[in-house]
Amino acid sequence: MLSKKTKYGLKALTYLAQKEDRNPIPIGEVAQQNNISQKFLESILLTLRRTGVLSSKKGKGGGYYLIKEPSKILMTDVIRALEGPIAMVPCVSLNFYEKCDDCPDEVSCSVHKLMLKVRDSALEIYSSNTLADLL
Amino acid sequence: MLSKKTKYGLKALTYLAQKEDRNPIPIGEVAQQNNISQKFLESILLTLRRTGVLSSKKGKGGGYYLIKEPSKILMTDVIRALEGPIAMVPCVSLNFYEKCDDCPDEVSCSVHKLMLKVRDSALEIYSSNTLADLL
DNA sequence: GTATTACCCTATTTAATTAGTAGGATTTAC
DNA sequence: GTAAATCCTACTAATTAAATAGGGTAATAC
Repeated sequence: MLSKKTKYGLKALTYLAQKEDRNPIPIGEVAQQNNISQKFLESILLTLRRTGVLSSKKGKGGGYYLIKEPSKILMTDVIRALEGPIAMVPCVSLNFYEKCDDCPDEVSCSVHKLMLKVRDSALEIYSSNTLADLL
Repeated sequence: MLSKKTKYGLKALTYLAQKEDRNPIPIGEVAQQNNISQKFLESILLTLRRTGVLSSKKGKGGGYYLIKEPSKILMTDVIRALEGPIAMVPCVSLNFYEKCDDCPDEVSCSVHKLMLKVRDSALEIYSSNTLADLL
């Protein structure tokens, strides 16, 4: 299940991308227009800023704005930053790999085998879609 | 993230499928051989029985056994029974559809649009893989 | 320079879900 | 009858997600 964090993050990014200009948009506006708790959204946008997807301007007239073209913002990056691993089990994760403690042999593990295919298909979608594709 | 329930269920099914014959195998054996809590596995196998994937025999010499050829057991059915919806958001789920309460218009929703693609790719994998493919 | 705006950050609380446990009832083989 | 096994309900513990609280800090308009 997709977390609200990711869902809200995607909606916020979409909202910013839809604006013609790239002027800073205050969090409050984004939150209100998308039915998101403002405080919750704050932390989400902060994460996205650290990821390098958007930047912010403080003070009056400040807010958040994209620093890349929507067509350059890959879903892989957004999902990994907000949701975490794309893989459904750590033992098939590229960026968050971890060994299962209950599984003696990864190679012969049926779950591993299946989830590898699922990961690849998800990765195929996320890496071939950008923010521009969601508009 | 894949739940342990699903993970254990898949491992148990694999274990049963690997046996040459289709004699009942007691839960205890399946649990032990796969490092699964026996009590937890009980409820998982019960679910799979209700789904029609396997059957059980009570009493001494009893246990669980497959009632279909592994090549006839689709991953879509197993995943839906144990994990629930394949879709990552209810608004793109085929079998567990639900409207988002925060989203005014599904058609124009960017999250909806992306998750539709993700669902389709996952469905493609799950519906083209059977238990036999995991062995 | 000052007031205002809005980002920045940490900690806490609440709610929901998942994972696992407990205990007993029922069925069957021998 | 007894032992071995499934079946079933309810409860508890642990983890994670979601949201809230509250203040701190920086930048900007005027």
